[in-house]
Parts: sequence; structure tokens; C-alpha cells
Amino acid sequence: MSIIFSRQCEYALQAVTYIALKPVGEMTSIKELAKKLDIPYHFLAKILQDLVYKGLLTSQKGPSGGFALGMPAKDITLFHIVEAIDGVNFTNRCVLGFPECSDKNPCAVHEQWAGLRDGIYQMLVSRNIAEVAKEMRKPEYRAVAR
Amino acid sequence: MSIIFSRQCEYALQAVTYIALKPVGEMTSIKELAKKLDIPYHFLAKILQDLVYKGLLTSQKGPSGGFALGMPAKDITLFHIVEAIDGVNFTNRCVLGFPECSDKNPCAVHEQWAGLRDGIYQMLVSRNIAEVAKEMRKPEYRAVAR
DNA sequence: GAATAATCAGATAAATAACTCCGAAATAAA
DNA sequence: TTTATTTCGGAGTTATTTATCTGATTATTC
Repeated sequence: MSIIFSRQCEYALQAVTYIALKPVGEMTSIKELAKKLDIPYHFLAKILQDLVYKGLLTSQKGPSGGFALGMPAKDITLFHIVEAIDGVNFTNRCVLGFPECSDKNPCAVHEQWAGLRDGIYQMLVSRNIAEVAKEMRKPEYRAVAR
Repeated sequence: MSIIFSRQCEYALQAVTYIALKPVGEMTSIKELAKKLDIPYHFLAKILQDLVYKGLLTSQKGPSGGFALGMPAKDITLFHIVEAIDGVNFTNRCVLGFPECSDKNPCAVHEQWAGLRDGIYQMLVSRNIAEVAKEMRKPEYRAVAR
């Protein structure tokens, strides 16, 4: 179903984006995120914990607690999140799955894929969460952004 | 683990490539494929059955039976195989998983991904199995290719 | 015709990914 | 200080994908 990134990773991207639309310092609860983004509550909780552990988010317990960005939105790239959740295996595996495909022993699409793979990598490192958030035009997102 | 295509799909690509290196008319058994390509026997059997059903391979039972290409190798593109096994969902889903991302309501990387996605598509439709087979340098493949 | 070697078909098992549940800990607010 | 609300942590469940097993069917070869 998912293309390149796991569902966990997709949820992480969505959640961080959502949080980035909140005023700095304001906390966002799992409850709100799960509801607005339609992500299973407890599943999302695990993912957010992971992001806290990796330093991309901070958290606070108790009433009016929740999650906030661990650094300025412009400093969090898509790649940071993908790396934190899925790792970066896609950067070195043969896209056709040929076990011994390598630079020295390339499969038929090795070069071509190398270009595309770099394109994906560039897409991830060149875009930060502030930009991504700004572009979202979903009503729910807009409601948050004001 | 896999990048874009399922493991089934990767196995299918490898098996069809292997078969394409055999002289036309010669049959290749699951046993040989599973052994040389290190793919689980019965799992591969299912996949090959699928490819037969989709018309990409033909099969023959009995001693000296096995599988052969269902059409000339130059007419089977990578896309044919991917489509047969995985479908083509990767062509229309948001790469970041944003549910309502679309042309009218694009996410921040929508355009950029569209280009890359088309690149992947082109990679798949422009390469046929004859070309892919020719490039393989794995000893097992070479043994088949002579 | 018998033996053998292959695919075909369906059920089952194992591994992984996705998702749920429950109680503990923390903390803000009443 | 109590209560309510939140994250935290670990275990458990479900669904999907990957892999295995067994027997039936088909066809070749002797």
C-alpha cells in the first residue's frame, strides 16, 4: 500500500507537520492528532515516543501537556523523520532486488535508479517541515493554522 | 526491506530474467530457479503460477517440463511484471502518505515526486527483459547465458 | 502401462508490520 | 492534596506478507 516509506513513517510525517502548524511553545496532544489526522491513537503514541527519543519532538505529561517540536521547524527535514523511523535502507538496495547488484556489477537499471534515488534523497533533505506545513491546504490543517 | 516493490515482485523479476537467458523453447524448472536464485521453492512456485495466469510465462507439466516466456523477451517490460504482481498503486499515491494530497491540493513535494515517479515509470516501461538479462553478470546467470 | 518428474492447488505456519490494551508515572489544575 | 489529564512502557492482538507442507494432476520416459 505504502510506496517507499512505512505507514509508521507516513504517520510521523503527518503528525510532525501538524504540530509545526501550532504556535511555537504550544503543546499538541495525541488525542487531537489522532482525531484530526485519523491515525490510530495508541499506534500514534508509540511513533511519537520514538520521535521524542530521537530528539525530533519534546513531550510533557499531565493536563495541557502533549508534544512540540524538538527544534525549529525549518531545521527538521523530511529526511530527519524518515531516517528516524524507517532508516535509510532505500539508499543502497537494488530497486529490482537483485542480490548482487552493485556499482561494480550493476543491474540493467542501476544507473538510472541511482539518479532517481538521489532525486528522492534530495527531495527529502531539501524540504523542511516548515515548508511542508505551509503548503498543506487540508481544512483540518487550516483550522490549526488559523 | 524492499524499496518500492514487494519481495514477490523482486523474485518474479529475477526468475523471468533467468528464464530469458535460456534458449527459446527450453523449459526451466522451479527447482533450478529456486536453487540458482536462492528463492524459497514453494513460494516461487506460487509466483510463477501467477505469471502464467497473467500470460507472461507458459508452463508445462511432467518430466522436462517447466516454465518459458509467454512472449518474446524483448516484448516483456519490467512494468509488465511489476503490474502483474504488485499492481500500479505507486503511480497515484502520495509518497508522504498525506491522504488528501492530489493535483488540486498538492503536498509540498507533490510536483517533485511526480517527476521522480514518472522517471520510475519510464525506467520500467523502457527496459525489457532481454536487455535486463543481457546485463546480468552473476555467475549463475552467466552459466545460463553461456 | 509403470515409474518418474514436473506443475497445480489448497491448507497451514512463521515472520513482520500494524494496531490495541492496561496500568504506571508525571504534572497541571481544581 | 486530590483529581483529572496526559505521556510512558510493556505486553498482547490482529492483519498482512512471506514461506512451507502435502497431496493431486499431468505428462514424459522407460
